[in-house]
Amino acid sequence: MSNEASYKDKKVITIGIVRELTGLSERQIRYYEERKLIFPERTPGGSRKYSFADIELLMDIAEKIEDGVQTFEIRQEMMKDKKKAEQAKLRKKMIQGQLNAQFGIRKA
Amino acid sequence: MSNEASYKDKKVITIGIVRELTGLSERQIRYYEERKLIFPERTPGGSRKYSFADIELLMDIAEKIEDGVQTFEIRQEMMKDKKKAEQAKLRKKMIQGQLNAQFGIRKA
DNA sequence: CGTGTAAGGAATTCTGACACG
DNA sequence: CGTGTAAGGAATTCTGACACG
Repeated sequence: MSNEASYKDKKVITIGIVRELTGLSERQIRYYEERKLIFPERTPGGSRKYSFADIELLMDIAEKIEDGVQTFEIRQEMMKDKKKAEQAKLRKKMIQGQLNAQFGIRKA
Repeated sequence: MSNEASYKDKKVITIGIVRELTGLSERQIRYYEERKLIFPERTPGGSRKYSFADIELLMDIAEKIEDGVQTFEIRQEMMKDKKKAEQAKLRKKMIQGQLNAQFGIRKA
């Protein structure tokens, strides 16, 4: 419950491999970053590093762009989704708090 | 049952990242390949590509080397393990065949 | 707006070899 | 045997800019 995403989210893939895996051009991949849709990490030397999750995200982005959606709209959607996910997490945490209050601490 | 290893086994990581993740030198990583302990793929340009599974394997190898085990011994162990895994798979397949023979084809 | 491209430079990776022990 | 290193070259990546539309 804290490790299963260890491979999917680790930023270890350079842009050339991402290009092969997604079929996008490096220009496109960098542009989506410029538009705040994707957030690669960097090596000490400055090379971008992506995760498998980033690759899937890039393919979603590319599909939307093909459908005529503009980058700022995609960003808005993503922020909305992110907010929803955070709220869901919060709700879950509150329910857990209720349970702990009523039935005692089960975690330790 | 055919996709959960999709991230772990995909060869997408360049040697510099592997160096960071394992703490090994590039010299060591390339040497273990020369000794047939590890089998990276290549980009069209010739750069090595490793998987997360390779990284874990490299760390196992490094540990054994520290313990004084020689590369050819490690290779022998690996071949033995590989053979065992294949036999286990075979047994599984034969049992499945027995089941199918007795209770009919359930797969389709 | 989203993408292609040429430009120049820097970081990355490659191989084969010498060294040590 | 396993590893470090300097050498020279090739592949990879980076940024900022011009172009088109």
